[in-house]
Amino acid sequence: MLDERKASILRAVVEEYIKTAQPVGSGHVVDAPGVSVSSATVRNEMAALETEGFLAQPHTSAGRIPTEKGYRYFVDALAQPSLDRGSAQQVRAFFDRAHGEIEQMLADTTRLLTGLTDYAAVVVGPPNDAGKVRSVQLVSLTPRVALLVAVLANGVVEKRTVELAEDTDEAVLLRAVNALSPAAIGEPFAVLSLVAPSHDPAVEAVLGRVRSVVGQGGADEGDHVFVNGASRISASFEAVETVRSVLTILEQQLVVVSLLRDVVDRGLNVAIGSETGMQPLADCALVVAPYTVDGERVGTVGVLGPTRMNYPQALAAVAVVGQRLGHRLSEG
Amino acid sequence: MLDERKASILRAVVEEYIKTAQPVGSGHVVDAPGVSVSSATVRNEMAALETEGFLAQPHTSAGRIPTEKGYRYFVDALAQPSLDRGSAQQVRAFFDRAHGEIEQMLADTTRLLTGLTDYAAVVVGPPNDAGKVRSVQLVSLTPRVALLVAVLANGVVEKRTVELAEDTDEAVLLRAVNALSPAAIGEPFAVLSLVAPSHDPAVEAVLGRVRSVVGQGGADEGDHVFVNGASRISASFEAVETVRSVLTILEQQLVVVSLLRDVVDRGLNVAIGSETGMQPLADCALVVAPYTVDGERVGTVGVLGPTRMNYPQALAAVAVVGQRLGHRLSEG
DNA sequence: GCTGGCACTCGGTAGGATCGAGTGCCAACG
DNA sequence: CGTTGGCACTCGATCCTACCGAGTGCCAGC
Repeated sequence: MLDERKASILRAVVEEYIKTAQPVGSGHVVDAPGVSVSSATVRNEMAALETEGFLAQPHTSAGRIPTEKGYRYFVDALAQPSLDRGSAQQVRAFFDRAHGEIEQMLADTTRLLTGLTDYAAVVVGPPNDAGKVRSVQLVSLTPRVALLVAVLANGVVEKRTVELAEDTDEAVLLRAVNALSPAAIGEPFAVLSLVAPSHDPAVEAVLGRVRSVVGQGGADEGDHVFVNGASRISASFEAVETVRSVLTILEQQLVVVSLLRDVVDRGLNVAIGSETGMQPLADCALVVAPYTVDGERVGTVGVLGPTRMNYPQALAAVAVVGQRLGHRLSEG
Repeated sequence: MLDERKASILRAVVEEYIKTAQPVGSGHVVDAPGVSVSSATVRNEMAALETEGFLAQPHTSAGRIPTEKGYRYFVDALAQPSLDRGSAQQVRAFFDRAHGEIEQMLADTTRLLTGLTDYAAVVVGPPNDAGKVRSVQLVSLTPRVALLVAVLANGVVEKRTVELAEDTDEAVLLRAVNALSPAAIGEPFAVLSLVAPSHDPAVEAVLGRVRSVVGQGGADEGDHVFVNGASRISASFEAVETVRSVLTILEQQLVVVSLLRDVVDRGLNVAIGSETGMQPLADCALVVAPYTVDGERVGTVGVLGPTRMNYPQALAAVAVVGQRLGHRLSEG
C-alpha cells in the first residue's frame, strides 16, 4: 500500500509515460495534482518507489518508467475506467444497429474495439457446446460427399463434411437425419457423436462418419476467435522484432484462446507483461472482459496493446462492449 | 529485349539482391553463370542497364538494385518457377489429407502457402453466386428471430438472420421455406431475393425480410477472403512504417479482394510495386493464380511479399496450390 | 570490344567533444 | 524531522571529423 503522495507520484509517472513513451523525470511530476512538493522531494519519493519495485530507471541519471508492479498498482488502485463521450456514443450506435448473423457480429465487434482503443482486439465466441441444437440437416453435395449442418440456438451454424459410400442415396441421408434429429435437438452439438447405432447398415455407415467428424471438428477448432487491428501492434512498438513476435502470437488462434481463457480463469481483467505467461508478450498488456448470455459466461472480449497502454480507456471500452455484447446476444 | 549477356547480368543482380538485400556490385556478378567477362565490362553493361531502366543506384558509387522494370523482366523472361522437393511433398501431403469443410480448407490453404513461401498468403473463396443452392432452411432461434440457412453445391453455407413479427409461429416458417425452396434450389443464392410474393400475409412478411437480407448480405460481404501470415510482413521490411501500412491494407478485406481481382483481370500473375495500383504496396510484390472449378474461375490464391521476393519459388507455389485447390474443389 | 588500372565518390563506422536532462546527496531552513 | 535549493555527477543523445572500403566511371592499351 502506498501513501497518498507516493500514489499521486506513481500515477503521474504512469500517465506521463503512457502519453510520451519517454522516461519521466521529477521535473515533469511536480505540477501533477496531489503533488505539491518540490522536485527534490519528488526525487526522494521516486527513489523509494524504485526500491519498492514500482518504478525503474533505464539507466542512471535518466527518468523513471513504471515496472509491471507499477502498472499493476496503477490499474488496481489508481485507474478508473472512463470512456469519452464520443466513444460511448459509438458503442451505443454500434449495438443499436447491430443485427444479423452472429459470426459477422462478433467480427464487427472486434472492429469496434479496435476503433475505440487503437489496439488489437480479440473476441472469443461462444463454444459450440454452449448452444443447444435447433436443427440438423444432411445436404448432399456430390455423390460421395454430404454436408452436415447444425443450427444452434445461439445462432451458430456448425458444419462438417461427411464422406459417403459411393452408393448412398438421398433416402439414406434422410433416414440418417431422422435418426440424428431426435437425439440431438435440444442438446449440445457434441451429443451428435453419441447417436445410437442404426439397424440399417447404409444409415449406420453415414452415422459412423457423422460421429467421427463431430468429435474431431470440436477438437482442433472448438472455439471461434476473431482478431482485428493487428496493424495497430506495429504502431505500438518501435522494434520490428517485437512486432513480429506479437503478430505471430495473434495468428495462432489456439494460443489466443487459451491465453484469454487463462487470464479470465485467474479472475483478472488485465494481464500485464509477464502476467500473460507468454514471453513474447513481455511488453504487452491484455485487457479482457468475459460476456455472459443468460447469466452464463460464454465468451470473452479483449484488447492487446503495449504495457504502456491507455488503461482507463481500454478497461472502459472492453467492459462496456462485453456487457452490451452479452445483452445483445441474450435477447437474440 | 536484352541480349544474352545483359540478361545474365540482370538475372545475377536480381538473384543476389533477393538473397542479400544489399546493392550488388560488379564484383559479385563476374562469376555468375553466363557472365564470363571482367568486372569492368560488367560495369559498362550495368551502366547500360541503368540507363535502360532495369537497374538503379541508391547513390553514386554504390552497387545496383533492380527497378520494378528489372523485376518485371526477370519475372517475364528469366525466372522459371521451381519448387523444391520438400515443398512439393508438402503440397501433395496437404491435399491428400485435405478434407472437410470448405471454409476451413481455404483457411488451411493460406497456412500452407505461408509455410511454403514465408510470405503473407491470401485466398479468395468462391463468391456466393458461384454455387447453386442445394437446400434452404429457416430455423427459429427466438420468438422474434430466425436464421436463414442455405447450403450451396460447392459446400458454402450462407446464413442470414431474419427478424420476425412477434407472432410468427413455426408453421409460417415452414410455409415460407416451402415457398423459397422450389424457387431457389438449383439457382444461385441471390435468386432468393426474387422469390414470388405469397398470398398469405404472414408468410409474405417473412419472405419480405428474406428478400432484403439476401440482398444486403451480398453487398458488403460477397466474397470470402482468408489472409494468413501477416506476421511475415514484419520480417520482410525494416521500416516499421512500411509494415504498418501494408498490414493495414491486408486487414481490409474488401481492398484485398478488389486488389486480387484487379490483378487477375489484367491477366497478370505477378504485380510488382506500383503495378499493384496501391501506393502503400510500392515495396511489395503480389503473386497470384486463379483457380478453377469445373473450368470456371471461381477464386484466387496469392502471396504478398517484398518486391525482392523469391519469385521462382512463389510463382511455383502459387501455381501448384491454385491448381491443386481447383482440382480438390472440383471433385468435391 | 574487352580489360587492367586508377582516381574518385560516398555511405558507414569509430572516436571524441559537447550538451542537457535528470539524478543522488547534502547542508540549511521552518 | 520533513522539505528544499544547490551542486557535482552521470550518461545517453547529438554532432563533427577522420577514415575505410566497396564500388564506380573513365581511359589507355591489348
